[in-house]
Amino acid sequence: MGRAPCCDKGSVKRGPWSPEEDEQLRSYVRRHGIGGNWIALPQKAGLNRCGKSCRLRWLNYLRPDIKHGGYTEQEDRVILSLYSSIGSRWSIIASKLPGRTDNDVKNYWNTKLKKKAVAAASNGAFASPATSSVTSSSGDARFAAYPPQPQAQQQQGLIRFDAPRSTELAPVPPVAQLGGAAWASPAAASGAVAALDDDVFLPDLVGGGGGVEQLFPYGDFYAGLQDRALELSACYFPNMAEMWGAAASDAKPQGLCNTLT
DNA sequence: AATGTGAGCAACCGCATGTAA
DNA sequence: TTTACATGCGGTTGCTCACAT
Repeated sequence: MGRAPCCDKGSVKRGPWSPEEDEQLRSYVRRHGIGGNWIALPQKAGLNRCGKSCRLRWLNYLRPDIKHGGYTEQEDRVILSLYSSIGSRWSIIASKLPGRTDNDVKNYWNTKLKKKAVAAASNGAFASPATSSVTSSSGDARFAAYPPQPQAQQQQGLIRFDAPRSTELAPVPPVAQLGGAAWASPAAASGAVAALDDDVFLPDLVGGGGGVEQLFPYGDFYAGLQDRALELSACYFPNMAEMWGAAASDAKPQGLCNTLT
C-alpha cells in the first residue's frame, strides 16, 4: 500500500496554468501570504488545483523576484563550478543565484549550459576527468574550470557566493588584504571572517596558480591543514566556520563532497 | 504550404526529509 | 519513539514553438 496522493488527481485541474488562475493565486498570496500550508491554499484561494501544483507555480513562475533567461557569464561560472563539485543539487546551486529557481537552473543546464560546457571540454578548455584531481561521484570534474578564467581573476583567489545580498557575485579581497591574522588559526579565522557568513566552495577559495598555500601560508605548523584542505578541495561548505572545522578535524566534513561521501 | 525535428521550458511524479502530534 | 502528513527536491515528461526540409 503506497502513500496517499497529495490530492485527488481526478478532480483537480492539471496542465498549464491560465492567466486567470495565475492572477487568482498571485492575489491570494499577496493578500494572505503563503500561510505555511500549500495543501489548504488552493481551496482557500478558490483554485481547483493540487497544493503541490500551486506551490510549484508560485515558486517557479509567479514569485515577484523571479528572473527568466539572460544568464550571465558569471552565473554560468557559478553553476559550472558548483555542478562540478556537488552535482545536481539544483536547489543549492539556485540559492547562489538571486532570482533563479532550481527548476530554471536545471532546465538551463540540461538544455544549454551542459552542451556549452561539453563543447568547450572537447576543445580542451577543461581538464579531462582522467587528469583531474577530483574524482567525482555526484559532480562532474570536467566542468570545474569552465569558463577559462582570466589570470588576474585567478590570482585574486577568492570568490564569494553571497549572491542573495547583491545581484553581483563580488570577489572578496585577496588573502593578503584580509590580513595574516585572519588566517593564522581556525579560531582567529572564524572570528575574522565571521562577517563573511557565506557559502564556501573550496576550489574557488584556493584559486588557480596560488594553490592551497594561498589559504594556509604558515609553513610546517599548518602542513596538516594544507593536506586536509587538499583532501577537501572538492567540497562545498555552508560557511567559513564549517570549512575551518572540517580542515582542523579528521572527521568526515559536514560539507558536500565528491571524494569523501 | 505542409511536415518533420529539435530545443526550450512548464509541469508532473514519486521519493526523501522535516516536523508536529 | 512512532506515525502521519506537509514540504522539498531532482528526474522526467510532454507541450509549444521555431526552424529546416
